[in-house]
Amino acid sequence: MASDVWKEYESNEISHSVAHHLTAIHELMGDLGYARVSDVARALEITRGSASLTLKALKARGLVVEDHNKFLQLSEDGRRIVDSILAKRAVVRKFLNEVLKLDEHQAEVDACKVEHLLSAQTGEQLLHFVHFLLSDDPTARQFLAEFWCKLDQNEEWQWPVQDVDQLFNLESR
Amino acid sequence: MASDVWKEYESNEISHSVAHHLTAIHELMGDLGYARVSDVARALEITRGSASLTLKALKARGLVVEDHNKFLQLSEDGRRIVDSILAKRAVVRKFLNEVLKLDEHQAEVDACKVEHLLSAQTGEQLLHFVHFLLSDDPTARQFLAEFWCKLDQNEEWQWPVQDVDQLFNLESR
DNA sequence: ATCAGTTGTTTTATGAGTAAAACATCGGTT
DNA sequence: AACCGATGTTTTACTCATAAAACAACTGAT
Repeated sequence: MASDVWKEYESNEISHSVAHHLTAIHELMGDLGYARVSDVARALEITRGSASLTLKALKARGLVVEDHNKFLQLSEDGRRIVDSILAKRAVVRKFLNEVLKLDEHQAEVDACKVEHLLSAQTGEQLLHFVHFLLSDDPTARQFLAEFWCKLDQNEEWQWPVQDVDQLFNLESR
Repeated sequence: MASDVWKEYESNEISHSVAHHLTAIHELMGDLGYARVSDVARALEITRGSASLTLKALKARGLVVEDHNKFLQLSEDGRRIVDSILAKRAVVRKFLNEVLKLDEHQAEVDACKVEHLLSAQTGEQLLHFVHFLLSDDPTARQFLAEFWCKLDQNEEWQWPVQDVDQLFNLESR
C-alpha cells in the first residue's frame, strides 16, 4: 500500500547532491564573493570534473547562471530553492538541538539529510511550531521545562518501539 | 564547511529502496502470511526482475532469508531495521499530522521520505517529545491549544524565511 | 618566452536502482 | 502428454552521481 507514496521520493526535483551544489554556491558568494566550478568542488570535496557535470546540468535547468568569465551565480529560481532549503535546515537543526537536546553534530547531520526532502508546508508549519515553542510565552516555557524534566527522568521504553500507535492509544487520549 | 557532514547522506547503510523492500516483506507477512519476490514486486509496483536483484543483495547482506521454496523472511537483523524504520515513520507521521496539522497525505509522504534517514537517537527523542505533547498532561494540553490558536491567526512571515536564526534572535529570548 | 600551476571540460568507468525482455521452471488443467 | 499461467532469474540498457585521468586553456613568475 502507498506505492504511490514511496515512489515520490525519487520524483523529488531537488536531490541531495543538487541541494548541496546550490547551497555551496550561496555560501561561497558570501565567503569569497564569487564561486567557480573549482570552488564548489573544493567546498564539497568532490573532483572538479564531477562538479563540472552537475553544474552544467544546473545551468541547463536554469538554476545557475555563468559569467562571461566562468563565474557562477544562482538564478532567481536557484536562490529561491536555496532559501527554502536553508530555512528548513535551520529550523530542523534548531528543533533537534534546542528542543530534543540532541548534540549539535547529530542535529546537523540529520537536518542535512532531511532538509531537501521536506515539503514547503512542513517547513513552514515546523517553523511556526518551533518559533512558538522557543518564545517567551509562559505556557511554552513551562511546557519545555516539564518536557526536559521528564527527559532527565529517562523514560523506560526499549527503542525501537514495536507499535508506536499502541503506545499512544494506551497511555494517552 | 561540513563536507564531512553532507557526505554522510550517501554513507547511509539503508537506502530508501532497501527500506521499502524490507518493510514490504514485513507487511506482506502480516497481510498474506508469506512474501515471495513477486509479492514484493507487486507491493512496490516494480518489476519482478528489479525486486529479484535488490532482494538478492539483501539476502547477501543477511537481512532477508529464503525458504527452500523461495519464500522470503526477514532475518533478525532485518526485523530490527524494519522495527526502527516503522517506529520513526509512525512518530513523524503523527507529529506532522496531529501536531503540525498537515493533511494526512502530506504527513505520510514526508514521513516516508525521512524515516530511514533519521538516527535512532533522533527517533527516540522525537517519540518522547510527541508522547508527552499528546499526553493528558495539562501543560501539554494548554500548550497545544495555544499553538493551534496561533496557527489559526495565521502568522505573517513570507516563506521561505531568509534568516531563520535572526527570526528567533529578534523576537524571542 | 617558457614553464608551472590552476582551472574547466570531456571521456571512461563504477555502483545503485530501475525497466524491459528473454529465458527457465514449476503447477495445475485439459 | 501438452499447454498455460505464474514465478524467479539473467541480461541488456538507462539514469544519476561520482572518480579518475587525459586534455585544453588561461595565469603568473621567472
